[in-house]
Amino acid sequence: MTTPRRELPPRYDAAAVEPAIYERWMAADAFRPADEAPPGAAPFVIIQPPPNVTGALHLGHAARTTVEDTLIRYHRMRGDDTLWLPGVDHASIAAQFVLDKIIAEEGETRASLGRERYLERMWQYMDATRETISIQHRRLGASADWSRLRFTMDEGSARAVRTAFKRLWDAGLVYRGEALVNWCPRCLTTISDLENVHRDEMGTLWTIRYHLERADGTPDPESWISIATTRPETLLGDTAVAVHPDDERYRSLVGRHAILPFLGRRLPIIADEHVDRTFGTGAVKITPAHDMDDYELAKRHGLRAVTILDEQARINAEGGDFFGRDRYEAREAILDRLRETGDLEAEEPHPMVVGHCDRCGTVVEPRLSVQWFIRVKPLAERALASVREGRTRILPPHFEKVYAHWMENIHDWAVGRQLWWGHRIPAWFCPDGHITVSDAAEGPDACSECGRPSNELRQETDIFDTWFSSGLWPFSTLGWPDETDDLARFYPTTVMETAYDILFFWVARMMMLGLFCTDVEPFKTVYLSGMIRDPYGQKMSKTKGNVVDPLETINEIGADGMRFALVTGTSPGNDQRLTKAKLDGGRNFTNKLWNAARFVVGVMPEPLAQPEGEATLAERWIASRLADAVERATRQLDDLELAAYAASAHEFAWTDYCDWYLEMVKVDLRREGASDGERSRAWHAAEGALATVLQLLHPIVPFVTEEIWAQLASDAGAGGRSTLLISAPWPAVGQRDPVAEAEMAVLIELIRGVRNARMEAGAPASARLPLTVVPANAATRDGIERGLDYLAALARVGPIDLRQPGDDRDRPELVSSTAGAAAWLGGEPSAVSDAPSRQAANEAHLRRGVERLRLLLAGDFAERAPAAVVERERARLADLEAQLRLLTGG
RNA sequence: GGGCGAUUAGCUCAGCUGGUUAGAGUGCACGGUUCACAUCCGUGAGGUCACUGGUUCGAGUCCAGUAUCGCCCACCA
Repeated sequence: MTTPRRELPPRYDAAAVEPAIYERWMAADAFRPADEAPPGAAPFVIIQPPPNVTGALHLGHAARTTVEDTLIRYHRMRGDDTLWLPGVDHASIAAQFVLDKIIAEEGETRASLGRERYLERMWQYMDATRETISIQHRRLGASADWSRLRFTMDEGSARAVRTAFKRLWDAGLVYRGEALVNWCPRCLTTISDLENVHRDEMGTLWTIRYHLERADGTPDPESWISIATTRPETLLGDTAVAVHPDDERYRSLVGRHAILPFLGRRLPIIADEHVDRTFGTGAVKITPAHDMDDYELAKRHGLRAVTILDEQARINAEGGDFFGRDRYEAREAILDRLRETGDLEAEEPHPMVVGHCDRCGTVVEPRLSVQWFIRVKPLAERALASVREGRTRILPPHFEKVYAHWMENIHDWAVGRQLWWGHRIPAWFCPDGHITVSDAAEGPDACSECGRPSNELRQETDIFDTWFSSGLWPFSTLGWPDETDDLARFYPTTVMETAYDILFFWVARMMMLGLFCTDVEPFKTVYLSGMIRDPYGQKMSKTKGNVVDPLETINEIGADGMRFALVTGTSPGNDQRLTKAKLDGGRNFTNKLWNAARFVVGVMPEPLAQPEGEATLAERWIASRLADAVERATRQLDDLELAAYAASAHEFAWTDYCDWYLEMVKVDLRREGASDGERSRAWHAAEGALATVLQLLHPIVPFVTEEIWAQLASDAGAGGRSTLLISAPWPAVGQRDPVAEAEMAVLIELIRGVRNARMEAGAPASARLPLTVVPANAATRDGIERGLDYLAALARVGPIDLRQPGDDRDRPELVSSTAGAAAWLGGEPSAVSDAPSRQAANEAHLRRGVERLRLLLAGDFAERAPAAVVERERARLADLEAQLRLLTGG
């Protein structure tokens, strides 16, 4: 039987090949779990953190997808019952922000369209972006089960949202009440504390005189109390002035009244411990409706709250002359007027912290309104206990402390949003003010308290914070609240991989809601990825123009190369700087694999015969190294040490397999007088080892390994491996061969030593130099003898005079010494100069080592350290001593 | 004002429960047209593991403190 010699294309064109491979996987339905769980298989489930529908794929998604895909591919190969469920988040506030901008270009606004048409427009937009996001993930190689693609606005999610909210309501964990909440005057909605991001800014502290009230109720031009404020425009809403009760300066004023400028409102001067005497003038204006502190204080003192800003932060009708002005215009106008009246006493720069809307950057305005809240304390306690007691662990572990701190100091969650795009809160008001919460899709039949029919009820117009539906994600995607087969089979999930910046937003909410709804932790491990930064450590952002587009990168270097770059050199919870050099490194690796395969396929012997003969040293060695590599990779992937896995698998493939083994295979394949059977055996070994390397690397570089696998499978040599690599089993850990490894270690050291010596001597690279080798002992000699051809080829030496141990007569000049053997390199005097210094340097180095170890072993170390450690040092000493004897002929 | 993290080769980063001579990639220097790969091969130089103390036979690793950078949380106008 003859097999025609085959050849792989000289260049691997990732951009062209990868999509075709993905099609192959899709066609084979390779991403879907089996219809039923294989008996005895452990579930391994990742519910994908849903990217926002608004965003194109960025490097953060790419990095996370790579981690998830690597894990899922590994577990799929392991034969686990794997499910990777992908999804998309509707991101209500972010989506509206984006859509508002789009319709603005069309000359429309939210108001001009109206709720219904606006939402229609949103769905159109969503349908397009959802598709884009899926396509982009596929280009990355994401082996998610696309047949289960979910969306947080689909009916499954909607039902979960209604059910969860109803249960929270029934459990008394929901309330509706007036509160001062964060309001974005641009997005026109409440936002949560988390979405209110604080930034340090330089503001101004103004000192303003409030004149005291005279007996006749008019302001006294001669007496006043000076207050300090950073927000003079809010004085229109002042209802008091507060001082510290122990402040001597103001004691006599407490109980009197000041008159508010412009509006003439009477402001009681009150005492409260909360006032900081050392700040400003020690007297503070109280604006309950526009300041969180003042609101609390006002509640204690029963003060009135006057709202003076409308929803767009313009002065409302309460503001007298300033009506209709923007808050900052009003500020200037008020300051001007105070200057005119001489009541602006001072102004000085003042560093302060200002809250901004996470989405649009607008300065957030505290706003008094009626809101829905979830009482999260009881939920947080359970979520905290789960992590404390180890039922869910967070990687890296120090984030458990961050998580705990947040859970311990959690505030009630203002869960309503005055937006349109999202799940409407399933609460209905009746004319008598009763509230009915219903989990039915069509709403309640009647008021739950007075029985008024549904046509008299009015549904709440607020929608839920996006994160409420996201918080139900791990189980709403599996059919909850129904007790579906999927839920039983795949819940709780295994790994929740996401970026640390949404630990509170999302992970915390999933923990709380998951425990509340399902009584079990929604995942076993939280794997927190870091952020991708530019080469200078800056966050990537469109405005900075330093964004690397993953799709462009994929088109340039292939998804595999990018995946590899995104995983190596990272650790959970730590940001990484991504450089061109790193991406190129990933690309080079796929190139290396391709070329190794090209070589293996290209050197298939003709004819390919029945293998015969004993395994060579190289074959035994690579089998043993492979066993080690598989064992390591398995452990690292089990431990979620992805970077370590990628690095060690890379090193094995490049160094052990390509640099050493393939070079030796060349010797075996081209050995004079070898039979067809022997050559075929050597080739099968190389091809088989390559196949294992592909299995080992498939999780991280799936495309190139799949493509090579296909090429191998179409060879006669690879019978029985015709299935797709994605569905192939994870390699079993093979047998180690300590003898082969030891012998090869000596040989490798010898080859390195000789190469080094040649370089130092300046011998021409092409020159074949005679070599004299004196092994340390008979066993070592056997090993070297077995590898004599490798030594000759890889060190470019010959003839080789392999002597008996101890025989160092008439040796040449240039020396290399290793643990197993000393070698003397001969040749033309011009080719090998500088020999004596090399001999001396080697000797000196060995003597230093011997001395150091003798000293160590003479001290306390020998008595106090564990026996195994001491033994290891003793062995090292013996080794060095033997080398020294070998070198000096002593 | 609290809390967390980082500080290891020129650069980007690994280094698990303390145990050989601290590693990788990249960059650098030198040498390579040997039939897989120059996106490559070979050889080499480069580190007081931020600093100061402590625990230990032994510390990059554990403890305390200091410095610099970064992040998170926080209702001082």
